[in-house]
Amino acid sequence: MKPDSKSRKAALYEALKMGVLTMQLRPGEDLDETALSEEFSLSRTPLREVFRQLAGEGFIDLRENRGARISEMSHTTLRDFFLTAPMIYGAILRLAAKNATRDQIKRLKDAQEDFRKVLRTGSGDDRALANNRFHEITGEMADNVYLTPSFHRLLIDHARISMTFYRPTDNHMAENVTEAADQHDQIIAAIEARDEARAAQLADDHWALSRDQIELFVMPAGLEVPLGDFPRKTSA
Amino acid sequence: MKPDSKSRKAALYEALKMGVLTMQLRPGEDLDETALSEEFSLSRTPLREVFRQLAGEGFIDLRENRGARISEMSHTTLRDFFLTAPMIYGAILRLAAKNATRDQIKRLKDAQEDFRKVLRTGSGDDRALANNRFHEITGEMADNVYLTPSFHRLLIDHARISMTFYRPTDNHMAENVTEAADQHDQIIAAIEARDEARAAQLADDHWALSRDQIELFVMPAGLEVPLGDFPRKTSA
DNA sequence: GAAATTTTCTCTGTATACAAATTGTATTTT
DNA sequence: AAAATACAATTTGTATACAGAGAAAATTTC
Repeated sequence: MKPDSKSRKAALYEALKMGVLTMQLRPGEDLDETALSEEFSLSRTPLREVFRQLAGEGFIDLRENRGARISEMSHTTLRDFFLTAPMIYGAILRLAAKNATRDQIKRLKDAQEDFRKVLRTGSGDDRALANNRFHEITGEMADNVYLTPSFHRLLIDHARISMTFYRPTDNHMAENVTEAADQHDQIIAAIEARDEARAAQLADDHWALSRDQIELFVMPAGLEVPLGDFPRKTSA
Repeated sequence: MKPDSKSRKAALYEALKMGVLTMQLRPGEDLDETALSEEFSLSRTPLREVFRQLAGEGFIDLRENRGARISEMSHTTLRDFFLTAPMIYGAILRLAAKNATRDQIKRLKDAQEDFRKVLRTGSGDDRALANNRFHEITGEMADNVYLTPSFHRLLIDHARISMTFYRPTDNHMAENVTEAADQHDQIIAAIEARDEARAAQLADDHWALSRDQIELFVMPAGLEVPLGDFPRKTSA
């Protein structure tokens, strides 16, 4: 245990990051400088530096003279996300297959093992975080400064979207998650085989699955309407 | 003239940004907190906040206990840049054609007018900055939080690469710049016509031109190979 | 004289105190 | 009573002072 300022600052950084990814800190929520500085035994100076960094990485928004807020999820978020993610993630996995080092592949396998373990034993938060770590490593493998910032921004909302649209009670969804884990294995295999085209293809598949999961949420169960038409709203 | 702290902070931010883009601040160069805080009449507290923000945007690198440096341009920069830029910029222009507002189109035209003016009268720095502003606006038009961070990172190095590989004395290069300005006009036209496919195509063309310019620099003058074929690399 | 260790100095990181701005509340005015 | 204004309280932004880490210089040791 090292309660020195360096680790306290790092702890704050990590805690906020985790809080955002798991939606424990909700989009739009205000951050109280004083409260946080007391909680982490830090003065406001280093705290504000952490805020600025998190803002640069897309976790929070900073408004002049008006404090910090968790990054918003607007009504365009989902659309923009699924419009952009396949392209970026395809490129990331392509480059990962090209550039991954032995050590990185080992760490990716470890992350995947951890992900599978968490699927059985862990909470929803743990699942989202383990999945996030897996993808973080693929981003590291790609090793391209121009793709990394957008990829990180995507991973933030990927975690948050998953947290929003996942119901562990739903059978279909549980199956989807198992399939996602299988896809992770295939991704590892493609990277290890340096098969760029396959890696890019798997990126597409992975997002398609994610989209399916959300559609399950938006259109649940079907309700088994007995006879005749079930009237639908014509104006939203 | 408002020498209040708010504008001083903004001035520091702008000055550093411009310095990086024009290469007046060289990659790898150290930044002296004390010197800068005196120059801009700011204490180190807000100055360090600006540092962290600039680091988040990719202008500078922050090293623990070791001060700030201008972002490096490594030997992989050029390769990574031309690998990534066409994809990102293609997507940006596609979305720009889709989403641009009347007002944004007007501002893009103004920026282009300014760019052409600067081509005639301005310095190399002015040229790079005017070009940067033009592209910044296209990024704004695209209005996609997931693409923007990478696009901005690309624009930083685009400016720096241009500053590095441009020689105003070289006739071919001067022609290339004129052609770039023509392409800007075509980009505006495509956006205004909402022609997404054409906009994406123009993005490719724009980078192809940029690549040509650099090849002119790396392989100067052509050497007038007298007979037979000039061998070109087969694997790239 | 060269290497290693200690000491000094410079620069980075943090805390506290203060100034400015924003928000909420109370009072006044119509 | 509703609107507007003035005032108070909370919160954000900045400056300065101090503590700690790294780098450089000087001394010691072999």
